[in-house]
Amino acid sequence: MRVKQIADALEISADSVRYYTRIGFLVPSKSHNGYKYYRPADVTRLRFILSARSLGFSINDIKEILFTSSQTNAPCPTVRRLIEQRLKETEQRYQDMHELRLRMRKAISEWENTPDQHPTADTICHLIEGFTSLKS
Amino acid sequence: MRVKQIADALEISADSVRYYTRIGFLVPSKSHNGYKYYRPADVTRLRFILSARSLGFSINDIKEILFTSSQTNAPCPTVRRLIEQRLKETEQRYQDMHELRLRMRKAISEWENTPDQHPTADTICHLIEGFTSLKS
DNA sequence: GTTGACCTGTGAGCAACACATAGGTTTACC
DNA sequence: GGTAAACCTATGTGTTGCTCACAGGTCAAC
Repeated sequence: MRVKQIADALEISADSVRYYTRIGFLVPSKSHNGYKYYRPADVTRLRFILSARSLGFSINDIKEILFTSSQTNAPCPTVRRLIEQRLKETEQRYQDMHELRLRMRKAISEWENTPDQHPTADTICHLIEGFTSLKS
Repeated sequence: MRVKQIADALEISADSVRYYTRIGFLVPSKSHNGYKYYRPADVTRLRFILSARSLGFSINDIKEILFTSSQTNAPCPTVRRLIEQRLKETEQRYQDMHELRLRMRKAISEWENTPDQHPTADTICHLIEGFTSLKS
C-alpha cells in the first residue's frame, strides 16, 4: 500500500502517515521510484498508534510503549503508569478550559452593556483592560 | 527596566517577555551593551497582552487588535468578533477534553481487572488494543 | 504522445513559549 | 585594585503533532 491508501483505510491524512513514518513509528519499504510501501504489519502498528493517541498518550509515550514491547517485555505497567499521568494533565486542562470558558462568557455578557470606545494614550482596548482589572 | 524586572513585576517568565519582544509586541530601547530597556508604556502594553491572553485571545488576535488600535480606530468590534470565535473553539475543546477524560477513566477502570500480557506477533499492547476495539 | 488528474517526498511552517549556550555584569570580599 | 561567585543577558534552537507549499513523478484516457 502507498501512503494515501493506508491513510484512507484508517481515515487519517496522508501527512499524518508521513509524520509517523518520519519519526520512525512506521518503517515502510522503498520502491525503485522512492515511493514508500506499507505492509499489513504497518496497518496494525498504525492502528495501535491511533488507538493510543485517542486515549491521550503522547507521541513520546507511544515511543516508550513501542520500545518496551519490541524488547518482548510487557508494556502494560508502563501503559498504566503513563495513563495516570496523562489523566492528571487532562483533568487540569479540563479545569482550565472550564475556567477560561466562564471568563469568556462573563466578558461577553459584560460587554453587551459596554459601548465601543477609541483608544487613548493609556488604553488599547477598554473592553479588555476594563474587564480583567475588576475580575475578582 | 530590564527584562527580568518587567517579567517579575508582571509575574511571567523573562523568556515570555523576550518572546513578545521578538514578535514586535514590545519595542524596548537598546543600551550600549545590547541589553533591552523597557519603559512604563511597555508595562502597560504587556499588561494588556496578558489580559487578552487570559481571555483566550491568540497572539494573532492580539496582533490584529494592537494594529487596529494603533490606527486610532476602536478595536472593540474586532474584539467582540474574535472572542465569539475563540469561545466557540474553547467550547469545542472543552467538550473534547470531557470526552477524552471519560475515555481515559473508563480505560483505567477496565484495566483494573485486566492482567498484564506480553506482546505477540499481532498485539503490541493488549490493554490499548483491547480497549478501543470494544469501545462502542 | 500528450494532456490532465492525481499522487509523491521533502522541507518548511505553525503556537506560544522553554531551554541551552556562551558570555556580560554586579556584588562581596580581600 | 583585583577576583571569584552569583546573577543576568541575547540569541538560537527545541518543543508537539501535525499541516502546508512545492516541485516533480505516475497513470489512465484519448
